[in-house]
Amino acid sequence: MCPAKAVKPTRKQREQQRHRKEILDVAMKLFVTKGYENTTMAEIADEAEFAVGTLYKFFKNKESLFAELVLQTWRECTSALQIGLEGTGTEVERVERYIEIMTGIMVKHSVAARVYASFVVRAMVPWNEDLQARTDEMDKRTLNLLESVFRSGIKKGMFAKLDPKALALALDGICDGFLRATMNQSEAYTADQIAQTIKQIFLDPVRVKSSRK
Amino acid sequence: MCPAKAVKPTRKQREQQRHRKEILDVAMKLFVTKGYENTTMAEIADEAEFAVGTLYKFFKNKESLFAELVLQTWRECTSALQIGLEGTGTEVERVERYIEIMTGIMVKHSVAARVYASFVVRAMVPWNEDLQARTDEMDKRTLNLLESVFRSGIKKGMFAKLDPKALALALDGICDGFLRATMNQSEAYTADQIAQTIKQIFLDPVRVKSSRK
Amino acid sequence: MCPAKAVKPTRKQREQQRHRKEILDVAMKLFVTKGYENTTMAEIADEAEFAVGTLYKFFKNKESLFAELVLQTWRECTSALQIGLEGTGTEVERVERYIEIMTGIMVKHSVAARVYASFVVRAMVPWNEDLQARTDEMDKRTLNLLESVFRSGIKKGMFAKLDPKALALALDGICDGFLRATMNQSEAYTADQIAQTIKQIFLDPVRVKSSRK
Amino acid sequence: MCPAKAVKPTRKQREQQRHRKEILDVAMKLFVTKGYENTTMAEIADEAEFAVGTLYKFFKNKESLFAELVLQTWRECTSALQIGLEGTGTEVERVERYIEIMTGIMVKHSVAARVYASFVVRAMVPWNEDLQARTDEMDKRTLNLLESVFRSGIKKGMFAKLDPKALALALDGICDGFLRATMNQSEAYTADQIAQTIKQIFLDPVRVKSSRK
DNA sequence: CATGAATGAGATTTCATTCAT
DNA sequence: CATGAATGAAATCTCATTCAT
Repeated sequence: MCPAKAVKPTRKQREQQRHRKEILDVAMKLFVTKGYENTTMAEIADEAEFAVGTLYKFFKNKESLFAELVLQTWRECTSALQIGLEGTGTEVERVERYIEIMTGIMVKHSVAARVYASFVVRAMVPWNEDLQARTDEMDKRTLNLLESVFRSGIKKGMFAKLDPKALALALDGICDGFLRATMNQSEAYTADQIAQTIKQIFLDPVRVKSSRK
Repeated sequence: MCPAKAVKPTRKQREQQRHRKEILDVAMKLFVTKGYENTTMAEIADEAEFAVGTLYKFFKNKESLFAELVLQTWRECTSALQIGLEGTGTEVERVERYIEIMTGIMVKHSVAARVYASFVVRAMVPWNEDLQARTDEMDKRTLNLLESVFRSGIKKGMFAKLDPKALALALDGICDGFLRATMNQSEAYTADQIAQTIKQIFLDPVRVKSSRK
Repeated sequence: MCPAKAVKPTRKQREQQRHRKEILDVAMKLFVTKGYENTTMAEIADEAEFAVGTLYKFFKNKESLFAELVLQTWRECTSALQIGLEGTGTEVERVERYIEIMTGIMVKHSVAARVYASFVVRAMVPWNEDLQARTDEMDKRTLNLLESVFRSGIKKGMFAKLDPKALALALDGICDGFLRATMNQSEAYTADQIAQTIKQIFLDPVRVKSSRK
Repeated sequence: MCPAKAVKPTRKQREQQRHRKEILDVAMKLFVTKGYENTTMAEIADEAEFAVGTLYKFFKNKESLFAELVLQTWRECTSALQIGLEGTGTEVERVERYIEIMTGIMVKHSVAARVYASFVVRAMVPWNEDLQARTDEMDKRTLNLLESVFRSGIKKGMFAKLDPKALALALDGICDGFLRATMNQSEAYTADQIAQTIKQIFLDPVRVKSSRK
């Protein structure tokens, strides 16, 4: 009858969602610039122009606010990468796409990239085991996907006969390395420039020459 | 001039140095397992079997205790890498040595590696600008050295004609990537295994084939 | 005069009263199980299926909601006891009736009993002086009534010649003691069993033997 | 050699103990006058002339500070009563002693009495199960002792043939009743007066007449 | 130098109450 | 009247740092 009704998020509910997002955005900004432990709930509330209590209506506590942030970012990045890897095209093209998406994420969404990176660090001191497990799981799936693309590429003679898992790790590491390098230097590179460089360094030599289209 | 002075490390002064080292060791262990913010001065004092006050005799405050730790670790690693790069042998051998030293540091001194890594993360959230600047400086010098090895290797036709700076970043990134991958996985690799893999992935394709000795 | 007015409890007004009672019932349950300070207005609202704001339409604040509850319970108990004491029968019978009503209240309305008891405790920490004064006043009247029954019973030679006020206090104390004892023990006694025991312990010895009917 | 040494609480340690006691005393006073939930750690610290942090050096948290207080008081009272019951003399004398000690506790140490009483109330809303269990255990032992004194007194024909457990509960109840009555009234009774009254009301009638000395 | 009790600023979290819809 | 999101004061607890012994 009234199909709109099924989807009808009340005006109030829509406001809620906006507020929730506002808080998350502010928190992201602060966590990224000042770090988790040096950001207080009061600051987040202030900046978001809410009262402290309001934050606690949306998130059980500081930790789960952070977890939400990390998971959200992680999910976005992971899913973009996986879509790229699972898409159409030859294995070489898919790996190229992976590189492009990765650098795109890092340069365009440099804030998210910092959270991503900052969480990589945090990952060294397992801090919230549940969160850790969930991001690890996502990472593993992406890496497995990348590995399987390499494996099938190797079978088809497109890549050198190397361990596909090692190739996946190496590519991931290179991307991270470039991320850090570009982030810490004032000289700003565009995503494309970085992607090109990675492709040259990593892909060209690894690719069996005859595989060029 | 005053030989007595040069030898003077009194028993007391030697003890001092031992105590200082004991504190640093305990702090390292705790920072690495629990993270900086979750380690209290009281814990460090307890574990090191000193009173809290004593810690403050040796270090101005918690931050400078941490800074000391990072700088020390960093200096060790950096100097090992630089010595490797500046040593004898062809450019290819020197890069191989770099890879070996890097993986050695990471696997053998996994504790130091974690501090290293954990600080890389921390680096994303510039937290102590002075410390940041000093480690960045060291890193830059190492990277420049690596870059110049690549450059001269390229000139000699040992490496493919790629941007030497990009090569340096890529190698650094790969090493880091493998570090993280091996640290987070229960399957323990030996330093040698990792070094071999990195050489295969990175060095073999990049190296101009005829350059093999 | 204005019969319409007397009957007027509009449907709306009747609903109001129902709602008010629903809130009080829920509040009673929660205060009794979790204690006053550990029960939040939000919980009461939730359980009663109203909004928080609605609670404040009915009660000025949390404290007065509690006060209403206590006063209501107290009035019920007090009036039952007073009716028992003022009713027909010999003094001995009236005291017996007091004991029966008291144990009845305690066992049958164990919830109310707990509020009663819990407030007795609270009474030790005068917390709301007004409420305190009002319950004290009711207690005093009941105790006075009990005292006067003892006094006239003593005059008629039905009770031993003891201070009637002390007898009243003693009886009250015994009832309370049994209440606590039975409430805290898993062995459930019926109201009758407890009443019988109290009569035996307290009444039999105190009663002049020839006064038995 | 130096037996004093074994007992030697350093000056510092003695100071510690004094401080601990000071805090407990202040806390007792405040909990008793304002109630547990309405007393803040800051108030206790202020009144005791320490910083808040210091309280936490002595007690894990507010709850355990309270628990310590209750247990201490409870132990004192319980042990006094048990000593009284287990001492020399006929059963009648021992019960009399119980009454005297009880009233003594209540009147002389009215503060402790209030904690005692206030905790009885709290007991209705089991709040800290461990603490509850421990005080219940102590109470049970005392009551059992009282019961056994009654039982042996009954055997010797000193008391009427009533259920000894019920007698114990009744006596306990009467004492409590008088406590409350005297505490809430401005007319101050001496411990002796109250003890006399209780003996008259409870003991005289219950005691078999020929048992009088 | 070494000690460790004391400090108190500051962080997180809760919850009674209000008020715009 | 009913609602419930928003508020913010206040409470608990932590911990880097100091200082008298």
